[in-house]
Amino acid sequence: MPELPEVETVRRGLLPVLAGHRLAVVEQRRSDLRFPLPVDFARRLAGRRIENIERRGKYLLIRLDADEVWLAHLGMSGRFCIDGPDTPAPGPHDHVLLRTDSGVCVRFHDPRRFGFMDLVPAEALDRCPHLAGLGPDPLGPAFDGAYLAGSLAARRTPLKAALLDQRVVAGMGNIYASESLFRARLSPARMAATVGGKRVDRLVAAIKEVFAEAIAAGGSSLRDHRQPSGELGFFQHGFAVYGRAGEPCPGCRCQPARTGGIRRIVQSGRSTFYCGLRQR
DNA sequence: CCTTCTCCCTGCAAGC
DNA sequence: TGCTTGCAGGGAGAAG
Repeated sequence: MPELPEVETVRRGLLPVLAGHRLAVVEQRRSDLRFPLPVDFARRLAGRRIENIERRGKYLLIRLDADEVWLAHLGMSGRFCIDGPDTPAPGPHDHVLLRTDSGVCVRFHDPRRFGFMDLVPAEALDRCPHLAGLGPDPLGPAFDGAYLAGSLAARRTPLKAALLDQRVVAGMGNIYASESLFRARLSPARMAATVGGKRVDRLVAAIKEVFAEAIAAGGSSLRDHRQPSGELGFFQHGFAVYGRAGEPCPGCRCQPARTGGIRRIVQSGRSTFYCGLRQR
């Protein structure tokens, strides 16, 4: 399930095979993913040169010649696969097939089709609906304690729900929200507006650390995520709390027999994992 | 405006 | 074995 670290891993994997190359062949195998693809999508991509690939939050920004941007969101099960010179016969979930001018085949595969793509003029990027409301990238300098405290101050929601709002932190998702809150020793149920001062500084540091470590590990491969090369990410082995309900907390000596260990609760319809002793 | 809920889609795993 | 059920999750839009 692609959150920021998984999307960044995909970006880094695609960059060497796509940047600087032209798309010699583009095949679009259905007219819609989550939303309809742009009219003439494959035809508009064919022959184009890819200048660079950037990321904003969970969005890939594939910069094309003629100042146009191919926007791609992986949804929950979207995957770009680098197949090399020979692509296997496309399966039912292979929706977009590419071949570059150097003969490398790349496939967009998305069983659940929650992913989507768009083509946007570069000058319109900042006001396009997908990106316009996004908050700062958590790894950048604009994401600091003062910003986050201000962003949380007016929110009357549990802290974890606020973190999942892409206007607050672009790229946060369900797994890394639990992991970041554990590292910051903050309860996911605490009201967002009560997080300031040292608490918010701990949270900013925790988010930056967790994301940096997850990117270094190639993301987390639970079900869907793979690096474009096909390699697995391995940050899932570093989860402190996610998916570990009932296990002892790795940060304190609490005994699961007495405390229940790591708890799973549901907030806004999503699972949250935390230690009720360590996180306040 | 703000927050919460529901739905989209499929594969997988657990339970009967 | 085979069926049903529930869960996973990002984001849009509806509902409150």
